[in-house]
Amino acid sequence: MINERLEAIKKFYHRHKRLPSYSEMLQLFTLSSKNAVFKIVQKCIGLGFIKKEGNKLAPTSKFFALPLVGLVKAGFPILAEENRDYLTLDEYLIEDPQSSFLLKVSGDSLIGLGIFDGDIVIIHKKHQALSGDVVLAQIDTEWTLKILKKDGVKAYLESANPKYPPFFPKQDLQIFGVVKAVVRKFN
Amino acid sequence: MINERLEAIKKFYHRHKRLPSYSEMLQLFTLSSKNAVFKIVQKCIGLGFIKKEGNKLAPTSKFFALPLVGLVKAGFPILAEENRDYLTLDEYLIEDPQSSFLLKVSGDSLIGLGIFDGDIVIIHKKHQALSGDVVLAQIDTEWTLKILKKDGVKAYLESANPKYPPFFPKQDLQIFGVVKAVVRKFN
DNA sequence: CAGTATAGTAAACAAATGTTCACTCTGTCA
DNA sequence: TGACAGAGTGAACATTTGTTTACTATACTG
Repeated sequence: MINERLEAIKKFYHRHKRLPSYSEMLQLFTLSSKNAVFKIVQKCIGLGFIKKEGNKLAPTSKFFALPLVGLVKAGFPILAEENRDYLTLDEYLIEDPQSSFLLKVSGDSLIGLGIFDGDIVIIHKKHQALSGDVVLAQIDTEWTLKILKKDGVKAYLESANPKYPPFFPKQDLQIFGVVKAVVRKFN
Repeated sequence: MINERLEAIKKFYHRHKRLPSYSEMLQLFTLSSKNAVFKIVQKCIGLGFIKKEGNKLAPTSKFFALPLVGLVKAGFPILAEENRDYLTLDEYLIEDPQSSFLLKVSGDSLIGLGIFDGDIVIIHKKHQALSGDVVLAQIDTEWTLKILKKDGVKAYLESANPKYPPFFPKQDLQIFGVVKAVVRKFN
């Protein structure tokens, strides 16, 4: 009962990007008393899907998040419902939304890292990086996505594909960002 | 000017999971007239970051989304600001949130597909799948994540790693979901 | 220099918000 | 049979919402 109501609220949220007001919930649930809605909301708060600041409603992260389960070791039983973790991909993958952007990968130079042609990588804008980081860089005016290597003072770029040799900058190697995550959709 | 205000609203949103009300924006911007806020909101609507239904505010997808850029072909110039696309990872990756969950991968049996140990896959709950789909299945009571193959009527599971042989079910092969996407965080 | 946007203040407004109280109608369980 | 909790109605409430109007100060522009 309460679950169907929650589903309805979630659907509303995904359509409107905001929680419904009490009077909108009246219609959602086809009820006719705001007090009924009030009690339902209290229940959702009790379940941890919604929170209240003053008297403004907001979803919690449990509200959007998907359950995260796991297979134990060699891989048999599924984790119990109890120890479930919840995860929002945006929050999980993008730590600093203000200075991040997405980049569609082309080419097979990073297949060794499991970054394929067509994948999307999340790039954090910054001009420094560590040896071993996957970076978006400009090497002698060419933009590329490669592994940064620092050999003492000299820095160069390496692929994760034996097909390609390392790239040593003739003049300039400028770093624009570091790859924080990859994402790939199937089909 | 307006951009700083937008950033402030975004920060508020990420903290509270909702847009601030006009009086909250008064404090956010340290203004003292609601009309000033009103005009700022109108501007944000004009820019396409916020929308209004009746007189309730809601963010648009442009509001959360990160810019998606791309490297052309062999990989030199970055796409111009103009033809920017915006993407929310949750929306992009999870088509049916109601019947999806996340699974943490263990093992190296799918490295050929770029799915590594520790990656997170998005699984869509369903009991049918096509040959070639990566599925979460129960084969003779063992849970596993493999590639489904259909050889005429017979179905079996295959790895994406030459180390492992195909698995033919002795009795039972039951499908619980299909992998729709993979996600990997670096570091 | 005059003219005109732009950014802000201040006050007043109807409409909508979430909350509360008292009450009814089930169905369940002892 | 009676008690009781759960789910809903209906009305009243103070607050807060977003909007509007009129007016001021600043800064840019031709």
